Amino acid sequence: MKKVIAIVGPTASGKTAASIVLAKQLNTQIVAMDSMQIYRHMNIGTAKPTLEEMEGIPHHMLDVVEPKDNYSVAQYKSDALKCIENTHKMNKIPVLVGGTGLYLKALSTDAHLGDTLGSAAIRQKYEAIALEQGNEALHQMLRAVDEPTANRLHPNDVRRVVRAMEIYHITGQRLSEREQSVPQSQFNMTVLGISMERNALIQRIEDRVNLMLEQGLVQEVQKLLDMGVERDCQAMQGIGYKELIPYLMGEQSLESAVETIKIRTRQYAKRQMTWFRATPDIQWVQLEDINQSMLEV
RNA sequence: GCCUCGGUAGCUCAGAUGGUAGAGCAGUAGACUGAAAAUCUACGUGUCGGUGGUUCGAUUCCGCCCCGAGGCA
Repeated sequence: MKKVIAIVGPTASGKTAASIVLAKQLNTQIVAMDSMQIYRHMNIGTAKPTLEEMEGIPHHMLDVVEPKDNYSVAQYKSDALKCIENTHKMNKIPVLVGGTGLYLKALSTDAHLGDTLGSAAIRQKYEAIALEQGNEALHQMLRAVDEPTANRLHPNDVRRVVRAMEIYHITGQRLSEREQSVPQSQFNMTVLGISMERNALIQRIEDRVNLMLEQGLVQEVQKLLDMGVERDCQAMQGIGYKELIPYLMGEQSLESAVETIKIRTRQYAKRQMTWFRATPDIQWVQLEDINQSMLEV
């Protein structure tokens, strides 16, 4: 099996810098696993590494689509797999780095994820049912066709209930059945998780958000708006972007918008930790010890 | 100095014509199979500013005191 190394962890934990050190050591390339760094023109707010920071290490899966475009895990999986394959062809071990847990999961275990195309029309149909007849009604529909999945999902988790119905509608397959046949990873994957004491992480988030503002995050968001990026599109849901729009619209003070960014970033880091804690086979290391750990992989 | 309005959960506030109180936000834990920086779930004891009094019983009524905002001298 081909070898792959991944570095994960909550936002602001130092993944990017660590990955570049590792990639230099191994003389290899980096594949980003970040759902927002995917977008072009979104650099400061996504903490995308600059050319200078990359130190000559080739980076993939950065700047792959325009902010107004939609992107999905499935597309990510297909695109990133190609990057991994190309790196392997060069006889190098790719280094995956990023905080989007679902992307890691897509690359490591899930064969089905991505098989079934989404359909806006079908999706809207089920969303309308939830809206008009209630979340419970839609949940009941799912229960009728796929009870295990209905039991697993909360009726209010409309987004997932809709998707489960969508899959059933298009393929006639139950989500619960596909889940049973999750294959092992096609790679020999080593996953390093950066762990950090809570207060230290909070401080790093504080510093990072302040730095983003100094670097011109407000101007970056303004530029996106000037480009015609709608405030309700996917890219604008990124933390630091959606919170600054009310300020730019004159609806909120800069100070309180920035406070919201910090809070939302902390909450995001917490959710990431919940996800990664539940992910099997992660080798947790302190940021200070990561260079040592990387020598051992 | 006098008058008025406030002082209730970390924050913003609601409330009981007297039977020891509850929302939003924050926080904590969790979920997550084509939106994932998204989405969803669960969790609320705090001397109801302090102190006396009335009362079977006061955070709620009365007195005094402290703190904050405003008004009048």
